[in-house]
Amino acid sequence: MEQVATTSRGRPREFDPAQALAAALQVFWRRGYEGASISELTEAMGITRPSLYACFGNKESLFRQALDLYETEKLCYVKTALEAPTARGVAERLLRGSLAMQCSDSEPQGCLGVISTVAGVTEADCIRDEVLKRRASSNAALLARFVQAKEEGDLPDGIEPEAMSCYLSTVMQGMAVQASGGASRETLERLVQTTLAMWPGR
Amino acid sequence: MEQVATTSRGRPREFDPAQALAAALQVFWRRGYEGASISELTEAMGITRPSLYACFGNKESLFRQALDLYETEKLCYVKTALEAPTARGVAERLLRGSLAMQCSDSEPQGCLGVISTVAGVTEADCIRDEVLKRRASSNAALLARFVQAKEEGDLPDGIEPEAMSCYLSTVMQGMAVQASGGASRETLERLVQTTLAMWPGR
DNA sequence: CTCATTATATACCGATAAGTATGGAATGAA
DNA sequence: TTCATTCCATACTTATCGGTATATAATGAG
Repeated sequence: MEQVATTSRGRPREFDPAQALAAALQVFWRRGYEGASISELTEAMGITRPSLYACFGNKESLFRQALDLYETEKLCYVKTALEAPTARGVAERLLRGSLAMQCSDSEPQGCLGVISTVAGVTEADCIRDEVLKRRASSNAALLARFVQAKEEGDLPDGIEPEAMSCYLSTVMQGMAVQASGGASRETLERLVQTTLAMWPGR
Repeated sequence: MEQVATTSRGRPREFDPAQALAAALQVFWRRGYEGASISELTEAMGITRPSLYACFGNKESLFRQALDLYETEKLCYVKTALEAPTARGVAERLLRGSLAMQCSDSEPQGCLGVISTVAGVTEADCIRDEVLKRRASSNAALLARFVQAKEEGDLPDGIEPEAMSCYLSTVMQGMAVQASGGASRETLERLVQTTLAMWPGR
């Protein structure tokens, strides 16, 4: 059993799933989960409706796969940011990373995660929960890094790692709101500078 | 001409428009503009569909009226915040005001404005533009206040009023994202404290 | 009373949503 | 070649969307 797709029988598919998924991500990124209709998705992906369902399951499954792609391709800067030598360095890399991503000319503005959790929740509670779960895991990683930073003396007395990780997440989420509202790159760059100028410790 | 509703002819309406509008606001606040369906609105408002259209025009017009109510009832703390004697005082009142509003047990979490602009934009571009316009006007007022604060020496050298007003708006929008994601009151209170602890100048 | 006026109640409209049934086309296996 | 298998194309389903037509009920004016 469990033939691992070594040989492909039957008619071969005429599109590249990875490419189609990338196109779907763009649509979800611009419209959010509920705002993206199957028709808009299939058009952007260049495939027909039954092909989408055959290859990706359903809309929710497609969204989760797009979310995976988003994390691995667009949020990869988070991982390297956590490797910075100091808390300030982590903050700087995170802020500049999200700035670069959200201001790309070739891609939608704003953050897919923010869009997906803030937007109206009708039948898509599970989508929201999924995104919140991933966000929590990311926050946990940031917190762990700041706990270490505290031990290493990066954060001054009276400044707790929990507070700083939550604060930094909040600023980045606010940046995403600004970006999806059409804020210019210059505005967001100044915002990053302002945040870093007030950052306590090293 | 222009009979100012002194005498009401015809069958009197059986509901209170102000009360119905307040109920509609709650729905928009929870669901966003597109997420709120007419059926959900009418049910919450306790009126029928034709009554809604007769009294409030259409969905978009109803939303604008809900937005007016939101600004006058829920965002009134902004006006008094700008009257604080120092820039720090303004920031503190704004942060504590939005904290109080977004953590009310009896009302939805998050900010209606943030929800309405971030959420997927399909046919509702004009709604988004409307909210962005109001936000811009609010930002302009905050900027003007910080320009004055700069002249009065509240902001240290190298810290510009444009940067601080944009920064503060961003933190508050991030707070709204946190709140709509289910952050606890304690979390947001700590966030306010952290922000104020790092605030430059007086 | 009669009648114009305004509100409510029910049922409906066309459009669009997500998802699927069905038939034909293209492949590998036999 | 024959056939099971897989994919694509068209058309369809049911449900819901925002908005409305129509009939009836309740008021003030005369």
